[in-house]
Amino acid sequence: MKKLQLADLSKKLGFSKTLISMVLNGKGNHYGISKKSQAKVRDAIAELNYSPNKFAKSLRTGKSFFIGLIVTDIANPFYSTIAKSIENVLFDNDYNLMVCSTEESEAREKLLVEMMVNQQGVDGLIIASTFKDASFYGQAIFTKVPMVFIDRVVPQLNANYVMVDNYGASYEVVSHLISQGCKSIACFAITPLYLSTINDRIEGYRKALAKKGIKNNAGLIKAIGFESIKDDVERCLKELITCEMPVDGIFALNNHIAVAILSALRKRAFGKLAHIKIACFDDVDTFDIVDKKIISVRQPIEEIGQNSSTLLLDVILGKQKEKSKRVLDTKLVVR
Amino acid sequence: MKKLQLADLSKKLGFSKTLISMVLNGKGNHYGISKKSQAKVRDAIAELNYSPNKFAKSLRTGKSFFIGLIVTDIANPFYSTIAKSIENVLFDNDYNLMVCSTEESEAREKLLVEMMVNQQGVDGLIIASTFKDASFYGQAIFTKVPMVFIDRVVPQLNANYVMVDNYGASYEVVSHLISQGCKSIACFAITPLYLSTINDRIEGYRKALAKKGIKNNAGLIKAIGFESIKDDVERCLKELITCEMPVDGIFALNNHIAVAILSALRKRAFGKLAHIKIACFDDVDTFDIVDKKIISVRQPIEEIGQNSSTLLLDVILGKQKEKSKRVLDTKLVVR
DNA sequence: GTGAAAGCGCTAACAG
DNA sequence: CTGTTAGCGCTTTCAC
Repeated sequence: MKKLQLADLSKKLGFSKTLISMVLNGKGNHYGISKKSQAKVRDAIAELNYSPNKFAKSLRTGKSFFIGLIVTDIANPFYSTIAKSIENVLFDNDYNLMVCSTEESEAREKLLVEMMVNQQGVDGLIIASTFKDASFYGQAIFTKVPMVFIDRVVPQLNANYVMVDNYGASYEVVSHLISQGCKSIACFAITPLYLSTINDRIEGYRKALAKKGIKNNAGLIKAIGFESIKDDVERCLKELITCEMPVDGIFALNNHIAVAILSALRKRAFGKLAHIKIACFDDVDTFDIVDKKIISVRQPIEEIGQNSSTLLLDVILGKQKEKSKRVLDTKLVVR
Repeated sequence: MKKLQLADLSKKLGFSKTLISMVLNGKGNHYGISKKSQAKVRDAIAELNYSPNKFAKSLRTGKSFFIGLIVTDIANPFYSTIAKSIENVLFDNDYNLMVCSTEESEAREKLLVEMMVNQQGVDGLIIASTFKDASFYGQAIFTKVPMVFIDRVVPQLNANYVMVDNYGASYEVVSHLISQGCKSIACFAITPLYLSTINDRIEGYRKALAKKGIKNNAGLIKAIGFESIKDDVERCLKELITCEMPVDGIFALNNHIAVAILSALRKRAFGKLAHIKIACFDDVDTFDIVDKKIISVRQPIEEIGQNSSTLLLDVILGKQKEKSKRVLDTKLVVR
């Protein structure tokens, strides 16, 4: 069974390919094709279940109806949930989604972006970038295809952004810890530390401490490796135990770190830390079923997906000309 | 900056488009093109950073180098982890991934498959199908494009499969519950109940009870709605409390259900069930940080992704002619 | 060893 | 209102 194509339809219906193509693309009225002819064409298409060859169409129009999504790790629930809500928006608009993970590597991100733009010809790109500066996105590639950056800011890059106020939310949650009586709060940050999200969260943490006159002990900020979360968390917890100043609170800069802390605290070795208070940037279901009362910052994940994809489509359709920066609200979750 | 194309290269190098195309596609030796010319072409390509237009190429060859992945819900960690491992395999083989979620709807699955095959022209498809029979996949569409089914069997459909032994693993984990002293075990199944995975898990549960001579009380098998897990779990737990026969174990047929149970058990209303034993099909990190010692079945998620994608590529490349059914090993996790 | 030329199936000027 | 026609950029047969 060979695939039906325009020429076949043309023969069968006695209309030219042009006419059929016009109707197909919803331009029937625009070109003033009679209602009768339009109906005839539409019926035939429905009956014969015809669908145009996408390659030919893309070759001709230069549009692929594909959107690329590039994130650190699609297996991370934060990103996969964003992916899902993007997918839903795109589906309704007849676009498709192509997803790739960078594993927090600038080199791989570069490869992926170039692949998607130069080879796959995506019509637009949504990116949670790992880049520490604008060296790459400042180049020609940036102008070839509409892009929306999510979650993280690429320093110096004037672009479309959809994100949350990492600084403000951190300030709020750490202030809450302090109001709960914490006098000495550690901060467990995920690497790479240069990410705007991490930077801002650390700044919020610092500011909250300073505001309350708590001496900002730089030694309490710990770097947790992206690839070695569990080990690093345990090592840092040990350091906290042996350090002179007793710590009574920890601010985990993402969900993986908080989970690793909870896991470690179950070991006898960390008994001393049993009553420590824990706050976390990101909120996950797990926090609802553990005894520890985690204080968390909930990001509007669905909205990030929706906003970024509708914004991108607007840019593609030319509805949105200037660069847009949307900052969405977070929610403090106290248990 | 217009995109570089074959004709430009041809002019610059003084070679015909034919020759360049041949070298590009690794057929230089096959066509007996001199080493010198080949080197020249390759150097130019690298230097000018040329990459062929994918639409034109696909139009000409009929291949898209896209693989479609269709799952119930890409936000479910089980599927997103599979997606990631598939993505890695495909990346190494210069294929790309297109992901869609069906939301457990047969209609949407049909739509997605047809869209991917007829409109997007994917070269292959990996599917965790929601279909309860072979009515759809038995049709013409099935022969158009290579497909590999994962996780679930489509009844009556002779196809490529990569999955685990749901029956055996359930039998094992329920037997373990019994050996731990459970005398009356409930089973919380996720809908739709007709899914092969669910069916097989229930069968394994039944068989384990029967083998140990435990009377199989059909009333202990509860259906939990895919869309209303939390509510349904609470309702069913209440039923268990008020039922005459005291229940001392629950077998949750997926991770979401187990988490919902853990969540409910934290409420005072369910105090009576505090010492109930819980087993779960699927293993998640959360189980490591809750007090309850969950017994679980761990599926080889990465392997499912790897096996399905390599199998699919083999089918596409013609290396694998007969239908293949791979059953991977699960692991009983006792805490 | 290399090149000319014929399409792949579609869209959109342009012409009537 | 409808049809003719010229490509989009690539691959591949065939000819030299």
